[in-house]
Amino acid sequence: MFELSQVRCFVAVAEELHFGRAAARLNMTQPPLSRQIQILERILGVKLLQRGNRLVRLTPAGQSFLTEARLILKLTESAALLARRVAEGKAGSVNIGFTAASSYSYVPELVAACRQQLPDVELILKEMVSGDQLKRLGAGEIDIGLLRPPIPRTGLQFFRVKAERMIAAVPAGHKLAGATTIDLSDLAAEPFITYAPYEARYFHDLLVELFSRAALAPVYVQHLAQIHSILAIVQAGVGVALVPEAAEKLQFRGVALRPLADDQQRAAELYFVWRDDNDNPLLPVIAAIARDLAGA
Amino acid sequence: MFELSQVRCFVAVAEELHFGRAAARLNMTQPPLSRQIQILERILGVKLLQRGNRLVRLTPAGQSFLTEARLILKLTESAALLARRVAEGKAGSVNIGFTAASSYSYVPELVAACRQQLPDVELILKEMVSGDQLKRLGAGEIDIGLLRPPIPRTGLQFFRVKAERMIAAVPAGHKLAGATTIDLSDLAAEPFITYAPYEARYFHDLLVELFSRAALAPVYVQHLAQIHSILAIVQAGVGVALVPEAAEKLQFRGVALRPLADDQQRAAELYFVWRDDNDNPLLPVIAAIARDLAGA
DNA sequence: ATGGTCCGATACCAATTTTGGATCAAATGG
DNA sequence: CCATTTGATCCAAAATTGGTATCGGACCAT
Repeated sequence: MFELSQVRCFVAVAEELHFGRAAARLNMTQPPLSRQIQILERILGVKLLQRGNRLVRLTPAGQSFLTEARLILKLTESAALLARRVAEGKAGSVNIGFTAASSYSYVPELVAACRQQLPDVELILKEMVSGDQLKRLGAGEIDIGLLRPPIPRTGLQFFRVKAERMIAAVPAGHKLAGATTIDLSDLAAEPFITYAPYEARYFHDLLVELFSRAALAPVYVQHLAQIHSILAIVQAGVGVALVPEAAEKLQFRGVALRPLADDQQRAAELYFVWRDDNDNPLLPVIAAIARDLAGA
Repeated sequence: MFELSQVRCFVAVAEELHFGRAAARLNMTQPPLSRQIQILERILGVKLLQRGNRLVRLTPAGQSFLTEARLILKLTESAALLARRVAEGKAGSVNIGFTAASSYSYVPELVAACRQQLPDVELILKEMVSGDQLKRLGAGEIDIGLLRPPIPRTGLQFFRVKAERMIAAVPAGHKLAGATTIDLSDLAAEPFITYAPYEARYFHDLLVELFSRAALAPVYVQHLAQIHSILAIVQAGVGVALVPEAAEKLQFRGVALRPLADDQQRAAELYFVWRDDNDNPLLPVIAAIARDLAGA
């Protein structure tokens, strides 16, 4: 097969229509240029140039090949450029896992910031629960996880990007909706909707801890995994619930969200996690963006 | 800049993820392969492969470059293939000039035959009068002319593809429309529509010769260049005319076309013309098709 | 632990290819 | 008809490429 140097030679000759000038442009002398063209023609099995004694013309095959040759050269350059940009972390793609809850409050800001600062970067977002994210991180199927504790120490790096309180969600017409804050004990007296112990283990455990510390034992009427499902059930008047602050972003009609009165609770945390041996050059760049966002 | 051989090396290694196997696939040994990859990486200024001691992985830049590399290789192959096809006269493009009249009868068949036998060939058709075609042939702006005599001998090759009689065109209701054939003298007695002496010089001269040989002198009521204009005027009842047989293809309503009774006329000829130094490989191929068509 | 094995990198050598100066051959133009 | 232009050819020198032998690190089985 032919080589790119031969393609460059051919393009130069085809553009100059003169071996001498083309050779000068290529910083070489005329004889090797002639030979390279001959070799190219032999490889292709096609005459590309019609050498008249006073003029060089392109044959139709040469004309056709010239078009393709220019394309090939352009493509090689852009391939090299792209590879460099990817290596610098200015282009490429990252797979990001995120929990459903983070899609309300943190993910949109992160995506917006990346879009702005890294316009050529493709973010591939995959919603999944924290446990799956850890598994996929280990398998290298996602580069970044946005997930809830606990995080095993095995080869993972992470930092916290969000810590939010849980706030009470009660039906709009409910008697507790009148106050600006709600006592945890009042809430625990109502029929309580909470998180599924497996799919939403983190929130489930968080609430269990919260109530047991306050020596309360609410009546659980429903287990659900998704915040919007919980809010929908609250809206329907089935009971009350505790949801992360991020739920305010949802603007759920018919549901009043009120902070808790005596707020000693441990915050619900969201972490930015990656494998420390992940060599995606975008990782440090996006981590920096994520950190900035978390600090603000 | 890098070379295609290096790209091929890289693709092989990226696909095998193993230098030894890749080298075998490339019919070479492992050390030079390693070196080529290193050179490629140095040229790009980017690490493409992560060499672990037991496994080779692609870096993100390598992943990106692999995609582009495959594209480049595919493009080079198709470029070579296309050049060969063009040289063989199986692909490419030809500029063809044709007269308005030939577009009724000969051009459609020629185009259809080319489409069928040379599906990848682009025919660029340009309607122009014979004189312009000769000029453009000289300038190399068209490869083929389909035109009327006279043809100068200067560096042109040609053969006849069509010789058609002139037939009478009379309004459908006209008294002459009743007969199956029409005498030239009867026609000459009617108001006569004929060809513009410049734009349609060939037909003009042909008719002048025809009438003068028959010692007739019709009354010309209108000069027109285009056959369909002439037929429209005939249809409107302005007069009668003589048009080439090809006019039958037009299926002009309200116009009766009748052959002449004593048909000693010189036929209207159409020629396939090209510059003998035109090196478009499609030329002999299309000329052969055109000749076949003319013979049939 | 430890020797064996796998795998890519390195060193060095031989063969091929490429390069560029000199020269040639053909054709144009004064 | 000769000077000039232009691509092709020849040849010696230089560079590149590919191969063999070997190294060094990591994993594995014993």
